[in-house]
Amino acid sequence: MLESWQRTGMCGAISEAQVGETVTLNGWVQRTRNLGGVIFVWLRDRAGIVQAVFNTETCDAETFAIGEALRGEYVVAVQGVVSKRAEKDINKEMETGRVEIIVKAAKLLNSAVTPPIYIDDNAQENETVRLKYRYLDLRRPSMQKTLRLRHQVISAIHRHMDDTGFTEVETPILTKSTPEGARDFLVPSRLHLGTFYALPQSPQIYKQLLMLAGFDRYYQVARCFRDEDSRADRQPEFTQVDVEMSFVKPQDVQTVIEGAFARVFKETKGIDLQLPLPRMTWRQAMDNYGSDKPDTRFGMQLCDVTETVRECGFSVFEGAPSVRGMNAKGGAALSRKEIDALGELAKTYHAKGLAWLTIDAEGQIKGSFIKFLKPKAQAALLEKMGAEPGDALFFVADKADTALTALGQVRLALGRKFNLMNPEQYNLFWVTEFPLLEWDEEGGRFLAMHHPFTSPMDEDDQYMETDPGRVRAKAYDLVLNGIEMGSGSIRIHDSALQERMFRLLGFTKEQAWSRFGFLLEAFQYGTPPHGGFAFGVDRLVMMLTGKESLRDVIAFPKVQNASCLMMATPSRVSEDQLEMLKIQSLADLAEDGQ
RNA sequence: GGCCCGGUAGUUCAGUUGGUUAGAAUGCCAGCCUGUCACGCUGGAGGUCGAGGGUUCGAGCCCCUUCCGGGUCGCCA
Repeated sequence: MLESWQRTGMCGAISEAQVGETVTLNGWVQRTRNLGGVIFVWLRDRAGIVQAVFNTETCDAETFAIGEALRGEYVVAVQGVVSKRAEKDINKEMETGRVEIIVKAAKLLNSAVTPPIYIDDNAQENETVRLKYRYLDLRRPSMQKTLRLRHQVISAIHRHMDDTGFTEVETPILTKSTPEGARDFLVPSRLHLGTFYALPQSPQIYKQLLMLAGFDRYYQVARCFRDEDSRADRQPEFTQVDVEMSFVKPQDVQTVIEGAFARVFKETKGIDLQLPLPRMTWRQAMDNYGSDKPDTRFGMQLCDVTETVRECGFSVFEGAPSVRGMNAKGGAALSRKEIDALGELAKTYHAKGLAWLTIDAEGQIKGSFIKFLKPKAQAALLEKMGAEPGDALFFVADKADTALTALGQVRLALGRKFNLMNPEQYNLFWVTEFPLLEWDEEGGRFLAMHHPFTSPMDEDDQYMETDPGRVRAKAYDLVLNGIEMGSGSIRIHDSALQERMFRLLGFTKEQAWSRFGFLLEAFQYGTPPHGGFAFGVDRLVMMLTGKESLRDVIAFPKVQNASCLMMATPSRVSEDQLEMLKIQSLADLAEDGQ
């Protein structure tokens, strides 16, 4: 069909150097301006936009008629001469604005119905409409650019892993349901009625088996699935770079991952990351920032004032297990309404309240609990927190973790309010020495913070039985500007240690074998010490492009309730399909009165 | 599952205390126009006010239910 209309170059790449050349271009009509005897047509392809001119004086009537009939998003081929625009006609906003194509001939390759959205980065369509017509939305230059960048990120990772001796191995999508963790997506088996495959939440088990199998250095750009509620930064299916290595300590894994990130940042942003990346222990992160994934682009660190307020006169503080404070520099400018809103925010993170003090420019102090506070305690508090006129001090009294988390969220809210996060700055660093276990109030037992195969730190082995909550793990997260990019750990390869771990988690040997038997059996056959890491590609691209939602960096994303607006998935299937799988249809269930 | 915000023309939105025929911009269609670049001018078409129920003489507006989209807590080893 194209024949002689095959393009000779890209619309967006036409340059002044080509003036005088005859070119053929293929593309979509971005916009037309018909002035009567002359028609300006913006022609768009993935490289950009160039102006084509249909003029009764420079083309025949038949060609001009084609120009007259063009509408938005029509697909067209034009043949013409690249021509320099007159000085007064130059469009400085346009990459190709110094030239235009004087059309000699044109061919309509396809027409289009009026699109529901205008293909332009400045268009402000509702995301629902954009997602329903995603194939049109993807024509927008910013989407093209984002998916191109995504490709470059993955390409850089592949090359880094290849250069450092890793082998990519594909693992099954149809796999086994895991007893712990997020909800699985299930796939019914036709050949084994009543049984189900599960889509992988991660290739965790497989990659450990690959270490057992002697691959030594494995990685995979793996699709993962979790049947949980979505968020701006959480999709039910996502892509992660999954890595596992044998005979390594945490630093060895971190070095490989850092190298991949450095390559990505260099190639996509021209940024040189300083390696090795900084490290911060989990305890430091929690105590100073109230988060295990702190945004360190601004200060306002938290401090422990539990002892300072021990006998301060304010009974809420005196009776609390822990009191944490934060000095919001310049926060005295906050209105009472804004302070109350911060209090509400703190409450959503289970703080009972947010106590505050402000010090105005004259040094006068106001606050929610000032009337209870003994003068001596007030002075001690101000000194401890380095308070100066113009500052606001915030406090949460509660269990340490609750107080820290709530205050950490208040810190982030203030950081946003005062524009303290520089979007051009990338603070990438490791958070290390995570606790091995976390106490589950509801279940009244310890749960593995990472997963049950995570190795404790050697120096904490002694507390495994006596003080399990104190045991730190060889687990590490990579954090970028307050977002968790990924996490990893050194795994347990010693069966005696693994049994102690299961005991801590409250599993009998029988329970452990019934849940993880497959892996435990395999581990008997000479398991090398091993560890690994996994990080989210979607989140990384989101950070690199400054987008606020994963939906903006995934070609065909799902919305909050895990449906796809474009394909209208999930969807009903035919009764025949259900019958084949012996799955009762909803209609049958209704008949049965359920 | 809880809480918060939203849903009016193809699109982005306005719509007063509940009051006659629901508006604007843009897009779309037609006509005019030879240097536009958000072209301009003239005219036109375009609405299940998300859906259902209720209150009322009267509902886009008030009440109830429900659906859809977003944010968030829970959840996400």
